[in-house]
Amino acid sequence: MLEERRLAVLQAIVTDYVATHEPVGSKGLVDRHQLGVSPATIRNDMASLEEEGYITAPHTSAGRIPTDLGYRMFVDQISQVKPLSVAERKGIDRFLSDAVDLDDIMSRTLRLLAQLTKQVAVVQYPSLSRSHVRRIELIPLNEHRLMIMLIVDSGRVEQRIVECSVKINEELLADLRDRLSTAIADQPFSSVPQRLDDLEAIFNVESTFRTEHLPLVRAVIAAILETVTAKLDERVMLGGASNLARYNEDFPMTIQPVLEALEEQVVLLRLLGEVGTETKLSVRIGHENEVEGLSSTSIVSSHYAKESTPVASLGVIGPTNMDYANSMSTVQAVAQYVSRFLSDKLTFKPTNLQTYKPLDVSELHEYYCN
Amino acid sequence: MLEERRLAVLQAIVTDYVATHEPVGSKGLVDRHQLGVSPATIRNDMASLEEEGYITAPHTSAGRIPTDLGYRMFVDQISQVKPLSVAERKGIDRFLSDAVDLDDIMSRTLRLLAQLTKQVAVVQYPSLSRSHVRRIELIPLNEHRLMIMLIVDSGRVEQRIVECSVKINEELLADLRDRLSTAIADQPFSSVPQRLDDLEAIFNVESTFRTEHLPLVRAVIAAILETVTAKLDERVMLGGASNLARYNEDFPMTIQPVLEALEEQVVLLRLLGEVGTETKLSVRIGHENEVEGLSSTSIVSSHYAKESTPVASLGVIGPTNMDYANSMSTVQAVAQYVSRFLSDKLTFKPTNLQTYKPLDVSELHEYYCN
DNA sequence: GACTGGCACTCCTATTGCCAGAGTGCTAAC
DNA sequence: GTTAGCACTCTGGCAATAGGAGTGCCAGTC
Repeated sequence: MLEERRLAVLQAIVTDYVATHEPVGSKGLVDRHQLGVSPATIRNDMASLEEEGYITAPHTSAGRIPTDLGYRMFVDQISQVKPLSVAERKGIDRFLSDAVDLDDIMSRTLRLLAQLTKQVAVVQYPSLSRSHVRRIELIPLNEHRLMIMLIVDSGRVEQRIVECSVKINEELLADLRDRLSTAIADQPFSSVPQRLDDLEAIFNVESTFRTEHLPLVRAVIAAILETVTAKLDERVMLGGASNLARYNEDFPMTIQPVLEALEEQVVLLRLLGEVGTETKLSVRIGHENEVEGLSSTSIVSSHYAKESTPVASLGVIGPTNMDYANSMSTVQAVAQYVSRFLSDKLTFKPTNLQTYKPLDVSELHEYYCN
Repeated sequence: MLEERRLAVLQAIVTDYVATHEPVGSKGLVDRHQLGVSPATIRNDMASLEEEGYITAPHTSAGRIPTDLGYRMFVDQISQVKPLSVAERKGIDRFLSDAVDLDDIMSRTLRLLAQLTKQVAVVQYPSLSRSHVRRIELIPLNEHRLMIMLIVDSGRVEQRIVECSVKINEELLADLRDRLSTAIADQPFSSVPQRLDDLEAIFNVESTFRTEHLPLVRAVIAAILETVTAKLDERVMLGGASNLARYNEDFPMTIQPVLEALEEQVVLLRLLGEVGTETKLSVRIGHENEVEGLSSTSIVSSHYAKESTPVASLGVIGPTNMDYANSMSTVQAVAQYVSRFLSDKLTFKPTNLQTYKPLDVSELHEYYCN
């Protein structure tokens, strides 16, 4: 009874504050909400709530505003996210399904999130570490330079340019490509380093390649390894930064540190990455994210998946006094649609392609000579 | 004599205002600069300058600030850009030369510009319309879906997913790929639509492909066409937005429209694109760029080239009272280094690969008939 | 004719003092 | 446990004031 009303008061305070961005007092509360008690009673409740750390008063005679803890309580309470309207879902679906490739869907998702929530949107590309290589191409650029392309089942395409002193030989490349493909295609990324190591060892033992070609072979393997591991090439996109400016009034003069923090890809990745793998929707409020400069912002994020395996995250970032209900349901819905799109339209099934079957060099020769 | 000093006064005003961001008065001017005359004389000069529209007074008894016209005069005066120090050039060179692919160099350039000028940086990817296709790959994803990859000599890689009702046949794809390559590889992008049209016509007349495969062939050609023309797939990157926030004081409360305008890729492209092709370094000041919302910003931009052919632009955007001298020399230097990098390291020379030897259309006929 | 010093004038900015309003905490009563 | 009343506190806005910075103009000088 008592507990219950105090909770209602907290919810009312959060709701009002999010709507008006001004401290809310006892009188206004009973006016706008059907609480069935007088302002004085509310004042008592507010005193308790303040003592417990859920709300705070900016100064003696202003109303109260929620603390991070208050928002947390509020968010936990609405964890059963209200679904979007049919029209909204339809709009999302239509907008996303026009995408023609991974870049396209990522940028569309970004714009969608920013527009629907009126906040800053963040979208992470499907993580390499949870993907499989589907295809390797080695493309000669000129005599001493070639481009490696890794095509990943999530739709990502990683390129990298390699230089080597040895003169590049087209047949050699084709051969090498096929051997690499055989070794790592359709394998999880995590196992790629080991497999490449093994492959190189085999080359050494069996003298697969002529000695003068070895530097080239090694350079290629090293470059792939670097792309796969050292670089840990996670990509993040940021959009809707202009939405931050609207909240000028709330952050007192401090958009800059926020923008700065957001421009640090590493920081963003950490924020998105910190989501536990089990729970899909995550909300971190104010000081809950320890990143300096983002202590007055909240982050609503969610994994998205490809065929039920989570591959990366997306979300929105806004002031702590944002509309959590709306942000949460939007992020969740968008994540669902992105997941569906990835699974339905961007599948790179390991079809039994002849090219992946190991060829011997003689066949290759014919292939490229007619 | 008279003219000369007035010019010196204008330069002094611009310099001081850029440094302090506060209206500058006659007394301060003679204090800080060796003008050799008294404040009263300066006042007369300032009155003339104001009459001619180079400076203006925010209110009766503040100092003067330059108008857009004043900045223009100032900029034209320093058109012989002062070179960067050796250390600076060295730093740029080292930072850029570590790049491993086009994406990498673009993002490094972006960060470099933002850091060196402390402004918002904009970098445009090499334009497709001034490039050549170097290679085409058709990669089957599953039975009814394939990915087209266009590898362009500027280092860009364009992907696109195509669906078709016909079951995808690996041999067919290889054949189609070779025919497409022959037709459009190493040709300027502008000629690609015509060549694809011709190719399709030949296919139709000569029944190169079996009837049931035609939908697939047509879909692929249409998709390439779309990528090349309709989409006009220009890409722009924006960075260093936090630098805008520092100028809070100057833009009275109006960072938002600027941010919004900058998020419109179309707008950015128009701004960068408007640079005449002859002159390398371009400065547009305040109202000179007609984009709504950017009327109190200036844009310093430059082409960058690949093997002496300009392929795209890069630049910085800041408040009209920015440090023009520094921005101009930095933009120019960075553009030079990017050009050099593109020409030296990202060359996709048309190596004499048998499969990709360019043919002209008349030859095509013979070629496909044996 | 170009430059200078002086003076009156204008307008902004910062400071101060004041008042009304909003909101609270406390106490006594229901 | 709830309510009404009351004294108290703090902010935000408004007006009035003083100070300062800078200008324009005029008369005088080289």
